[in-house]
Amino acid sequence: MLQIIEGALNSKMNLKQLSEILGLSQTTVSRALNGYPEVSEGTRVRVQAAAQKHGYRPNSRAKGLATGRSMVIGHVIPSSSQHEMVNPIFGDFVAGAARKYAEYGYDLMFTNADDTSIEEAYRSLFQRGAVDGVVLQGPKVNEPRIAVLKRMGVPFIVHGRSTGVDTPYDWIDVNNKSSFLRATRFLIDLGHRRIALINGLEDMDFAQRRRAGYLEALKQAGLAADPELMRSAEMTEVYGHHESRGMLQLENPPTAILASSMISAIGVRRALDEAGLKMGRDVSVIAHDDDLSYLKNGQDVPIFTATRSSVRHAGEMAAEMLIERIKFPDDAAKSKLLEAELVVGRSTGPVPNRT
Amino acid sequence: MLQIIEGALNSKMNLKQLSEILGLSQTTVSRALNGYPEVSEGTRVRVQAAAQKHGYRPNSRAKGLATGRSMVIGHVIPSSSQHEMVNPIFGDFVAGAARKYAEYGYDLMFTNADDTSIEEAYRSLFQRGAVDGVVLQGPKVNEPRIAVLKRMGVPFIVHGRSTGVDTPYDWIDVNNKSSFLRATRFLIDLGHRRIALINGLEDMDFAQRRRAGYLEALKQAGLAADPELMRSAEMTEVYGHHESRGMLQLENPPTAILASSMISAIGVRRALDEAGLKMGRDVSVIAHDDDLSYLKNGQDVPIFTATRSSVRHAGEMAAEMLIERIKFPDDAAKSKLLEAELVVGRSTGPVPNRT
DNA sequence: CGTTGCATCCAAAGCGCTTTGAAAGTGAGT
DNA sequence: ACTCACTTTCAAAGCGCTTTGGATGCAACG
Repeated sequence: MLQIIEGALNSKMNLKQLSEILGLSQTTVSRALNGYPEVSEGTRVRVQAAAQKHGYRPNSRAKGLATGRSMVIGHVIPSSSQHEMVNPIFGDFVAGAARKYAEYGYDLMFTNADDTSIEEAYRSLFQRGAVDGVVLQGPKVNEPRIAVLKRMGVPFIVHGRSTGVDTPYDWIDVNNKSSFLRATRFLIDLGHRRIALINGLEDMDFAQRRRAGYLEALKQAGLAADPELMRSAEMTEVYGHHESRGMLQLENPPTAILASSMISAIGVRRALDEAGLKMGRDVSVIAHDDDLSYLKNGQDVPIFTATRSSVRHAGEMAAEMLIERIKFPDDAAKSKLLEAELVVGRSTGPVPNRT
Repeated sequence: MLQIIEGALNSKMNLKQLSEILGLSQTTVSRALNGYPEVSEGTRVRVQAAAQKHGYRPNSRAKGLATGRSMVIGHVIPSSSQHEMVNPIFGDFVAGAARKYAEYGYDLMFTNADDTSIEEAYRSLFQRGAVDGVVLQGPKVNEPRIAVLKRMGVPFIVHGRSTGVDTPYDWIDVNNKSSFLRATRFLIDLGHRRIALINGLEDMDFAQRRRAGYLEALKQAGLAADPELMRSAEMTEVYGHHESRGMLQLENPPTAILASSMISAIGVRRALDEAGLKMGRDVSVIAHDDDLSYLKNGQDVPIFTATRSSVRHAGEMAAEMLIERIKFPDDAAKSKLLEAELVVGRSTGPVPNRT
């Protein structure tokens, strides 16, 4: 008996077979399962029980063909051909989004595309009817993909924003400018005057905004920005280490460092250790913390003073906004600006007295 | 003119429309595009040009329905409901796999499932016809999902292996046992006798194998294993820190630590720093390095002595093996065992003289 | 000139579902 | 008894593709 049920659960059964077993038409069975009102409660129960028993699952391709919707959302991972870098926030963002997708009955489809073929990847995904909407990640300044997606007419949401693009579009972003403004001001208030910025790649929109916040805070405090103290590259540990190390050897080294990610902050920390400096006492460090699941910023007391904003949460919200957009394609563009939280940890302290 | 072409590129055109434009039947157009021989070279060229010009892309759902294949491969991310942890290797593994999928014309579909519904997730993915094959990640000892997938008849490959499962199945794995055996022996050769193991979760198959390698090396050297020095949990930075810290406070603390991931090794390093110990001099550390793109183990000289094996490469190979399996469902089970490379960095050194 | 064989092309069926338009059944109202 | 208004069910069309089983035309052959 168990055998039979298990066998049934493993077999692929289709509507036709199921309706024959039930002695009903495909129409009725379909309606019963999809909750249409034109079917009596009795038969509905009977149909659902049979579907359950035989492990019937509507073929999603057929369903998609018939309904014109694929119930799939596309993500494109731009795997930079040069550095082969996968953004570490990727996993958590996707996990958040996927959770919401599942909730609303959507699947998530990925495509890997190198820098040169990203547009093509989106186009293919949508025009083949493979997805109902897409997520655009890691927008640059003047991001050209936004216009492309607009023209294609595919519902989409941007994780981040793009300075210079003035057509309206949906986005969700952290307030990078205010985060870094606050972080910088916090350091200034602690007496720091030589504050370094170890930022992400310059053409990334978030990096621009963070720098803007940083510069604004300096300006408000009447401090001049020193180009020597502003670095930018892909946010790896090695890079954080390398730049810090370089700056610590300057004639007039920084007493505080702002890092655009926890990963590069770990590199900063390593450079400090190597230089025999104690983080929080000799040099203060503030990191931006995406609250990644495998890289929590300490347990009770945070390791790093940080501007924190959960990227997983952003993924969830992005998913919801996109699904809303798919449902109402003609609504006005929506956006959501998340404020990062400034958590104070052990990595910051008053500026040391120069001997 | 450009306008027209762009418009065409953005519109969704179907086979029927295209064949009408060409004055050919759908059959011929379809055959021309799919490389069948029953079509003259002249018309083939004409058809391809028209398809190109009008931006025709066959609807993948319709195609799937007709062919019975979806050209999609499924991954399930088990988002542990308790700790909400996303495996950091996830991104790189997927990037590797997705690249190969694209090469062979496959798409990649994700599903998020919590611990309790993973089986259901796989079942749904396959029986709905949404995927042609699936990848099983993070197998535990006696992994029950393997039998489930076998019974369902879905082509699959396991990233890792599962001790205790004796039915044959496809897998690709790093030789965890030999890696950790060599790493441990390396430490023993340096004179270390108190060697700690900071491992992954105990029920994970890879963790068992690593421990086996570690124990074997100790045994070969005639050393007794101390349960106090063997820890296991989810491989976060915080965990690496916490366990190291605990062990360093033991009466007879370890002089060397093996860490199951770079992330936890970073936590180990932090604990050493806090304790005022210098890594490589006071305490040696060896980490397992998945060669993640954002967490390279130094540039020229590795930071950590490590057992290295690229998880991105594993993703690529897994993809190829799975595609092969889909093509030949009845071939005998295949497997691939990758040997990790032992790279010597700055984190190891001879055992210090106890004072 | 009638066949044969081959190269091209096509009409139509079918993949598994949803949905339209209609038919059959049921009970109330006159 | 007969109509009316539902309720419940169904047959068939259609989604966009592939593929089967011809049809057509043409050159070559006897």
